[in-house]
Amino acid sequence: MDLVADLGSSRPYRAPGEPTHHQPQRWFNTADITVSHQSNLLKQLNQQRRQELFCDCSVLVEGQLFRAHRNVLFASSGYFRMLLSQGPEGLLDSVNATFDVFSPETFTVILDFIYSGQLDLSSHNVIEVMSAASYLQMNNVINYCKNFIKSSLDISLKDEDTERCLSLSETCSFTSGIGEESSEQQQQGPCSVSPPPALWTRDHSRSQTGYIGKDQDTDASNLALKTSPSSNANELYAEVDDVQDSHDPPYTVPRSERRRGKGAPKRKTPNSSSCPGQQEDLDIQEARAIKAEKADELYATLPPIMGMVGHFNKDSHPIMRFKCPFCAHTVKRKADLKRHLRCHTGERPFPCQACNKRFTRLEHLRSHYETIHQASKLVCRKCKCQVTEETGHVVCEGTRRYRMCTACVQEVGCNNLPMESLEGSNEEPALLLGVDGEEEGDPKRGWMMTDDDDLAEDSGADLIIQQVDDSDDELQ
DNA sequence: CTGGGGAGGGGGCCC
DNA sequence: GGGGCCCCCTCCCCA
Repeated sequence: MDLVADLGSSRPYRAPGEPTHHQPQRWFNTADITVSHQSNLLKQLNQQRRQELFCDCSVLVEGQLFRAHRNVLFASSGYFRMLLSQGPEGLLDSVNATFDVFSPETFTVILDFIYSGQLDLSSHNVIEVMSAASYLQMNNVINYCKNFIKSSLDISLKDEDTERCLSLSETCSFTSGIGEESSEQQQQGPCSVSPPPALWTRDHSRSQTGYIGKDQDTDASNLALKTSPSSNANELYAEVDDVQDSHDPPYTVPRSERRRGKGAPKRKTPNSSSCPGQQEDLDIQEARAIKAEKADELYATLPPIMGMVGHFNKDSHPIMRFKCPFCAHTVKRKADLKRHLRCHTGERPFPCQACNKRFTRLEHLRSHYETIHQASKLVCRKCKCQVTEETGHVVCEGTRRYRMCTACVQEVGCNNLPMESLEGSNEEPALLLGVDGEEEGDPKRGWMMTDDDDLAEDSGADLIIQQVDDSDDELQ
């Protein structure tokens, strides 16, 4: 009997004793056998689970007990694989897992998927299912969820319709192909949703830790990861920015795409906008409000705890790490996860008051401001020599500022560099004052701007040399 | 074409 | 938990 050897082959299989000709209608395809067999096997296992036959594993989810088969869980979930293979010896005899990080309903969806290949996703449960799948390290489920979300958001049509509905679509069901369940390599799955043609999320490929793609993510997966639910907020940022002005590109596109090329047209500043009508301002504010709302909604839908047992310490106690629901990255601290999540959500809460550029972290904003707008480096821009606060003349180029030594200033020639009168030149109203001209209450935040601020982008305007008393410019 | 430097972004970890 | 520092990496510009 060479049935086994023939499995997987697409050519028709002829049973032993079968006439070799004249009865073609009795030939059948081994692929059909495989599918049928797997389907029956899965059905049998599912039946056994429902009847609690041969169940050797108990899973407690928020007090609700689920019975299942250890080998099935092992084959389906990286988490259970780790639990079964790395746990203390005693665990192997009687498996009991307890979860409080997702609901019984969510685990029901997961378990049903494991035993049936049917993933019952809806707009209400997709985030939690994805988070649970992430926790349980079920990459195929994660991918189905991502595809579900992507298809719901229709993000590939980013530029086509800014009025499109951002809400997730109605309930639908993703079906796993039989036999794909245990395949970690299964990234796209049988669902019909295809990834968008263009990526517009931030480039993670240069992440030094390489957390994406380490254990589970192929390139295709990376694409999906980057366009996971966070895309919602991400897109909102991009949308608003597109509306806002062309000079400030979406914060979520790869920098390679954002950077101005040599021959690229000069950016438009908000002030020089061709039609900065009042209605447009209102639209921008409205879009911002929607953006904030949607981002809040996104965060609100995230489960409160996204933890995972990374490994066991020498006392066989699990070490808790926080796992990003959107990628394979784990961190020790929840605060670090929160910070990390910004790279998925596109959230940039720290805008530069001087140039409107936004940053994910305060320290990046500070660094940017000090480098670009404050000329904090005591180095001559031209000859790279060290200068002091006395010898280093500050050159203003739009909102950019840098220092030049006396020699270089003379070499360039003051006539070529519009010079601001030293008297009263120390102040930098646009940078240190609020938009309404009032001084910021918190000098620490003096270089930050609110979302309502509408300051000119660095326009590369006239160069200005000024003697600056840095003590006045100190931010903190 | 290539290497250096600037700028930005992200992770780990300390306070 | 937030702020901040350090380090590293990547991208881009420019000589």
